[in-house]
Amino acid sequence: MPELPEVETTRRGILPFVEGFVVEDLVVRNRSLRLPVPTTLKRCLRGRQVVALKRRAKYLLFEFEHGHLLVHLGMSGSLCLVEAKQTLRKHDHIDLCLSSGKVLRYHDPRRFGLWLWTDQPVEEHALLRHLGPEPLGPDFDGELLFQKSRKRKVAVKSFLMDGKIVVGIGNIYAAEALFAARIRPTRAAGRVSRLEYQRLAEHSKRILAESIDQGGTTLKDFVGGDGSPGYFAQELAVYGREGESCGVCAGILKGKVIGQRASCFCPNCQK
DNA sequence: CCCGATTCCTGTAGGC
DNA sequence: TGCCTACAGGAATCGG
Repeated sequence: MPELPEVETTRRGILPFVEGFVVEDLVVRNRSLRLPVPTTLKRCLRGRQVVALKRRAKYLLFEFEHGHLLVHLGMSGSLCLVEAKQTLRKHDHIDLCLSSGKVLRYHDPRRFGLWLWTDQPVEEHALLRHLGPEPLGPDFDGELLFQKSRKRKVAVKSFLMDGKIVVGIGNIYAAEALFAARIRPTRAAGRVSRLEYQRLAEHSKRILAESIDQGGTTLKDFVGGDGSPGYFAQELAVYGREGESCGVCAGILKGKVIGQRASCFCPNCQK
């Protein structure tokens, strides 16, 4: 389940074989992603140089002279650099063939991902324009969370996962950040104090940065650009640990559905 | 505007 | 062994 650290891990992994190289071909075996892969995409990309590979939220942005390729991994997508002769697996939907000699292969069993082209300035694209700040950037802090949350009744966990507030924090990292900040995820966002939001923002930044250092979280099948898994899963304190004992107080971690998402917290440590 | 529910999809796990 | 069901989740969309 790629959240920000997994997308950033992917970006860093594939960067050396993507940036500065020319797209020699695009092979789409299955256009049926969350939105259809445009039939015009090959024409947009072939013969063009990837000027830069950036990230915004959970989107990978392949920058070209006259537009951008937007790639979103959805919840089961991954990108891997492979040799051209590498045999295809089930759900290998797209190949981006590059002048580096490598093929960037897109694998996505659940097909919630996106591959789209835009000629607009990329920040103005409909999918990006209403997004909140990057959690690792200077615009994200406790004061922003505090100000945006006043009078809001939604659970603080759902609030933290809302891309209009701050991007890149999904179910795993929201659970972890709330545990580290000792805030119960069920509380109304508008009733969390300024001080608590300062803790939440700081721990969010720390946890995301540490996960990137570890190559992201591999729960089942996430792999970085070189095909290797991430090692942050062993650092997870609460995610997926319902019924186990808390590493801080040894109490039993409680599971609860919040905003249609499985959640887990420590009733003793998180107030 | 705010919020909860629904939707897309497939692999996996658990019950029987 | 196999069939069936529930569940996992990012984010857009819809209805109240």
